[in-house]
Amino acid sequence: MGDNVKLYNSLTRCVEDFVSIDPKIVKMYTCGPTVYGYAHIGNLRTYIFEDVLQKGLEYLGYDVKRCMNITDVGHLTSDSDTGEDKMEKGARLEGKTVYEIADFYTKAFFQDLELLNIKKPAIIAKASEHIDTYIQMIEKMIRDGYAYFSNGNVYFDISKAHHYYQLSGKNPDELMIGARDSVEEDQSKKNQADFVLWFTLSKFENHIMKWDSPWGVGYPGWHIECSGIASKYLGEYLDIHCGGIDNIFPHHTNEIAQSEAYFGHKWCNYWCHGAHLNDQSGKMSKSKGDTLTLSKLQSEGYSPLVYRYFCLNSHYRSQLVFRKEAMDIAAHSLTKLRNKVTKLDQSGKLLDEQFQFYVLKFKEAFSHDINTSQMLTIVYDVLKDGDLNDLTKYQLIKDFDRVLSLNLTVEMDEVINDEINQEILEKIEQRNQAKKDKDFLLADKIRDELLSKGIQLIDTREGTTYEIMD
RNA sequence: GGGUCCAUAGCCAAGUGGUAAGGCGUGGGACUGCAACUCCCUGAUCGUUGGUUCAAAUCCGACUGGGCCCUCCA
Repeated sequence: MGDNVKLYNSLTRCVEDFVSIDPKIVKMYTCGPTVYGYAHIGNLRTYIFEDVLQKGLEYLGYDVKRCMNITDVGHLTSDSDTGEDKMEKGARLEGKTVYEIADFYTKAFFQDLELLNIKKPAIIAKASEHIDTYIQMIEKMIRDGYAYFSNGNVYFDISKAHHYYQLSGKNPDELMIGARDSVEEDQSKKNQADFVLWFTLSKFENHIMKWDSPWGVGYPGWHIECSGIASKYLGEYLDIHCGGIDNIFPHHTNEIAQSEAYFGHKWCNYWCHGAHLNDQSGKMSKSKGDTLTLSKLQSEGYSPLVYRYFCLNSHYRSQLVFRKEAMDIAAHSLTKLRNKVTKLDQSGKLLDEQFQFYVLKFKEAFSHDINTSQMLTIVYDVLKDGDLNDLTKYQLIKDFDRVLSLNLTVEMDEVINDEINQEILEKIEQRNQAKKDKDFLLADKIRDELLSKGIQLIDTREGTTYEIMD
């Protein structure tokens, strides 16, 4: 590829040169949502980061094969087989079946992705549709001595995994068992940190999602689905595995243990984790309940792409605090940026040399561990460069927007139909007449009226135009 | 208790040892019927404190203040 992409690898805790197994192809697995409720904007921050990673790699010329799971098999509300299943709790609260719930929130999730200009991964797989794969993997792990059956459940024996604590960097002797009050010790385990691969003992009643297995009717453990789906669609080796930072332990730690036990060799080379979005009191979390969703954000007047801009302005490995003030800044900045791009006059010839110069700078910013804020800075640099003509600027920004996906060059007439356009032009004409008549009260009334509909008039020497605001 | 990450102007934020990118805001000016938009000008020695170095925001130590993880979590 020539371009040296540097990525922070959670496995080694270092920024490393990225080298894919196949020089042209990147196999990328990203943990998807558990669909028992709406994604909150913290969840979505991670998907934005993954989207930029995928698109940036594609911008550099890689063919990215990306896979994502949809967790529609419930996880428990608490550990150790107790508590209520999340999916079923959702279903009970809303008076629907678990499948209806899963379906509803999966669609809602896709809707969010679309609004945020996040490209849907080519492969999306539902956890509930790959039970056979998990069973087959678990059988092999039992056969090979990595897993055991005890008291109705199949457990993974972590003493057999050589580098079990590498990713999390934890010291096994100092893990606090039951750091959370709700965690109870499970006496069926050989090692306290062993985790369940297959449950047959459900301690809550009427568990609906169950499947037959060699160990009895039950359901898969919480980590096997990602290993199963990844191996089914991407094969024995992965280049990149992404997710939120909270997944490092135990989810990704356990995925590594299972997958490497199953395959008998190293599984994934690069682990990339997005830091959390916090609110002013700390972490946003689904289980806290006070979740801020994208649609709630929209109802408060912020467009999804403003949120995307807000995220891109900071680094994916830095915690970001969500504040209205910061969102207002993002909204204003994005509007101003689009205004500048819209004003570019597209005549002239493309300056090839300068074009390539900035493309290179943009690639470098991405390659430096996905420095999105630097990538945005380059957009501003392009706009300010007096040696570039407008066409070159426009083409560069359009090119960058393949990665940034902020609709920086979406033309007005692409988003508005002729009829509305005609209506606005008439209003502008009325206002011009009023201005001529020195009837400024009427002129301002027309201007305010349009503004309340999100239409911003722009007076220039050449006449009045307008813009649609977010 | 153990682990880990962070601390840069009013706000967001980059920074890969050599004397602080960018954005927003503020203030001043141009433009305007007044505004908005646009354009020009305008700001910080990098939490505190030791040390390494010719040279540190960048490396090391201590301190202070935060966040997150330690089997629900993106």
